[in-house]
Amino acid sequence: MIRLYDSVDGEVRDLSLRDPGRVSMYVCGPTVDNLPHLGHGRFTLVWDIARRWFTFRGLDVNYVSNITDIEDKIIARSLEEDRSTAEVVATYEGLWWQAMDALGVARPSAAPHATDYVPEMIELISAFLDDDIAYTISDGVYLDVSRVPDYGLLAGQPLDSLRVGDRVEAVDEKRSPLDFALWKNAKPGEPSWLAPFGEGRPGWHTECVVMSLGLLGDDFDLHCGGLDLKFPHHENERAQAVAAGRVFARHWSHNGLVMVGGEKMSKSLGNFTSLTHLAETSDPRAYRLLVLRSHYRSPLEVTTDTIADAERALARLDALARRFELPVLAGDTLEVASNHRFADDGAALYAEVGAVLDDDLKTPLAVALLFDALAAANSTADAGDASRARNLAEAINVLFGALGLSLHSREGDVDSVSADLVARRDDARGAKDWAEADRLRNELVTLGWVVEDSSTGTLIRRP
RNA sequence: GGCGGCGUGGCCGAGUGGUUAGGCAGGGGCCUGCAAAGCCCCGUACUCCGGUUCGAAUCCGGACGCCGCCUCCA
Repeated sequence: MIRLYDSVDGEVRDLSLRDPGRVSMYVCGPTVDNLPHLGHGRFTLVWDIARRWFTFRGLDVNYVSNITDIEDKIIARSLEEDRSTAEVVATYEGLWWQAMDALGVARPSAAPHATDYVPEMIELISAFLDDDIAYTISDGVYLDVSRVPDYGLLAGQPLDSLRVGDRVEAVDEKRSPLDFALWKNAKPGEPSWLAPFGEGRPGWHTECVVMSLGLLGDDFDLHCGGLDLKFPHHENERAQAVAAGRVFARHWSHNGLVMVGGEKMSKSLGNFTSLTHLAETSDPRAYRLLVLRSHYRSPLEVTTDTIADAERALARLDALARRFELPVLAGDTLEVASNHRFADDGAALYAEVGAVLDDDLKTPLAVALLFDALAAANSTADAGDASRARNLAEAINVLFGALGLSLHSREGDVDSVSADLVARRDDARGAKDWAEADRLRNELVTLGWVVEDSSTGTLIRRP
């Protein structure tokens, strides 16, 4: 049984599934108006890891994550770049998927675009207007929050205690400052759709509720996103579902934010590092390892130092993969436990790691166990028990693979010149001609190889 | 102001009322012709002040500092 923290209850509880054996999860995706940053990287990694783990455990996961392709910021961007919103979306969505691929984040089962669901949104808003749950004012249609039972469930505090009124514009016309836009009337030149209640575009909260219910159906299992979406975004999604008489998510789960110098990384603060930059300057697996080493609900500092730290840790994992010539797992495919076998120490490791991951995805504990196992696998091999060592090493590889972290055993293609130098060095070493052996090693290093001796002779690999 | 959370060794970052988190960096050793890789050992931390307890970094109270949400945000 998988247990997960629920943001509404404020405690870890069993993940109760609508359909036994199947997980339906919705993860709020990005608005594609800019380069994806480390914050986006964290939520995609966290929920990718969750999805992969559920899958590994034998659950059939339907993972839906949207692309918001119509929003104020996209319009602002198109004006700034003097091109259409469609072009802006095409550019930044392309960069989004490129970044996801680099991070090894598996593609969602479905990645709906908001603009493909506008008719359904119009239908929903019309129904709200018919029932007087929504009302029209000069700049659009708003939901009357007072008509929603339990509004404030995710805010976690009495509604009258929420500080409101910081924003002056349009507030006067709203029945309550908490009421939110379902539909925004078009301004000249903006992309718009024709609706019975006016020409305009949907509000962000309406996009997500329509897509999640549309693709996953009522009473779906798990709704996820960054902690900063809890209120008001998720509250407002839920409000619409409830107001429409639908049953919304059974569980809510939120990941902690990426911090930079003690502050949240965000577009509005402008303190972000793009994933594109990260992929160019580091091994993207390092970020996944960093995410795995902290709990998904904790804030996480990501700096060049912590990334470099993780890269060095990764080198030890890769060394294990080389030593045991382990196959490269994960990547595009989601590993499933039943496709792998776990023997002796490996079976014990799987049991331990499985227990901590099933309990609210305690990945830091899992990683600690895996690093302990790594030392044990090497020691066991040093002691000459090759088969036990191999069973353990394979389990480590499979479990990291289950979490989407591929260990790389590839040495790189060895050209004939380098191969010749290797052969000559082994000859020199055989003849105990250390000067020549060292000279040849230096030549290999100059050619960019890392040179290591092993029981079978000189091994070279790319750093 | 309301609600929520945090303050851990050089750095990152877990965790539990008493027993080693883990990683990185650093020191020592083994192995190696040397180096690399690998293995072993070592730093003995928990913001401060009270309290509960045989025993608290872990529970309670208070102080200080910090962060998130309440406004677009993953």
